[in-house]
Amino acid sequence: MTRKRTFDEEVALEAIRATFWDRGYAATSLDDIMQATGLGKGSLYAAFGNKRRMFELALRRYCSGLLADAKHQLRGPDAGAMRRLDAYLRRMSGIFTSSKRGCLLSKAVAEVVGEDDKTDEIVLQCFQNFERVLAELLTQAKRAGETRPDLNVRQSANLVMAVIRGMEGMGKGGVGASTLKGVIKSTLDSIAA
Amino acid sequence: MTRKRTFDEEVALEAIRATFWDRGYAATSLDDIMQATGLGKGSLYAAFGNKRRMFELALRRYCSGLLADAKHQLRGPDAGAMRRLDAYLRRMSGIFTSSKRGCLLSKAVAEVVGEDDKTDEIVLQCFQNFERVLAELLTQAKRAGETRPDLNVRQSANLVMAVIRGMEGMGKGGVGASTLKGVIKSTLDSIAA
DNA sequence: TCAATGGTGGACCGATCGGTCAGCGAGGTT
DNA sequence: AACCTCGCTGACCGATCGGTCCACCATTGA
Repeated sequence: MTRKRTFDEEVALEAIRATFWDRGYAATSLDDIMQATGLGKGSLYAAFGNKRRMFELALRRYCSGLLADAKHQLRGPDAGAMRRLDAYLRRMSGIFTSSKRGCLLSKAVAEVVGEDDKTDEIVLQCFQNFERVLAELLTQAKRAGETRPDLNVRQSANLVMAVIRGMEGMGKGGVGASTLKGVIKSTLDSIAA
Repeated sequence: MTRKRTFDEEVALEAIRATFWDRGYAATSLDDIMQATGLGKGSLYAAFGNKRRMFELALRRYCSGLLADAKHQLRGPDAGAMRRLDAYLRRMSGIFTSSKRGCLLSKAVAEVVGEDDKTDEIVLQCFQNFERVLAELLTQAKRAGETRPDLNVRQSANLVMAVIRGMEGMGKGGVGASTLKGVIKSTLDSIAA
């Protein structure tokens, strides 16, 4: 009776995410998205609504990936929690200083937060979920005796989050990798035993 | 022989800065700037070139102001350096959580860095100058015995800078003022004696 | 095999973008 | 006072924007 969709929504959404990630919200045109997905406007609008909604879906997808990566790299036994955090921060620092695309979450904060309620909520939830993952990790580290015994876990989790976001901006702004290494060292020193 | 300019470039530039600060680069149209300055396009282009250059001038002005403010609030005698840093961070945190306009520097990093060499340079120099101011302050604090005696001044200065930038993103993203207070406390605790 | 259905691609739309330019008129020079 | 110079304004330009819509056709059930 009816023709089925001939493209994979997931694949298309992945391409949309990559495009917004490269250029940000305003600088991405629908023609860019058409080219990246290989779809016509009709298909895009039928599947995803409008540009705002495409960005919302792309951002949601990006945040999920960011969080999944963090969990994958940070989860493990209590012992070695600080080492995992160190490795994670170094990896993020490397991404921030080598790639020029920055972080889609940052672009969302800078460009569309305050303009769209849905986006605002995605961003806030991402921050909250990230804080939770970091707090879990620090709880493990504290339990393993790898941190100062009087560590305030939530406070430090938020410090780490601020440092990650700060490194992103500094890295994109041209600050070197060695400087960011110092930032990581300062941060970890303030947490470790 | 010739007609003189009837508007004050400084006043106009101030209005341009405020407009870009409110809406970012892409979302600011020349009509917005015309309305904010009360000038026609011809005057704007004769005085400031094109939109890119207007943004460049506005960003340069913004960074100068940011730095001047920091110097004004942070400079003083050795004793009390840590208290000045604390007050400064609290004030910034208050701005980040109460205002919705965020920071023009952040918007520049997110939107135009990597697209325009001039802007890239302004951003990087701003970071470097900021690091210098913070390093001077921490040197004072160390001399006054208000910090850990083994403090690595440059490393900590960069940590503070990362934290400031991180707080901006978190605040704009909806994270509350009390959370940022905790971030400040963690940061200062890692520096103080 | 053949309508009926609905996904698809892209022509098309009005709005708006950044940028140009010509005519006007204010003001300095002689 | 007459003239010349040049800053100012806003109409205008082509390009491009996000979004709509329709002709086309692959697919399906009968």
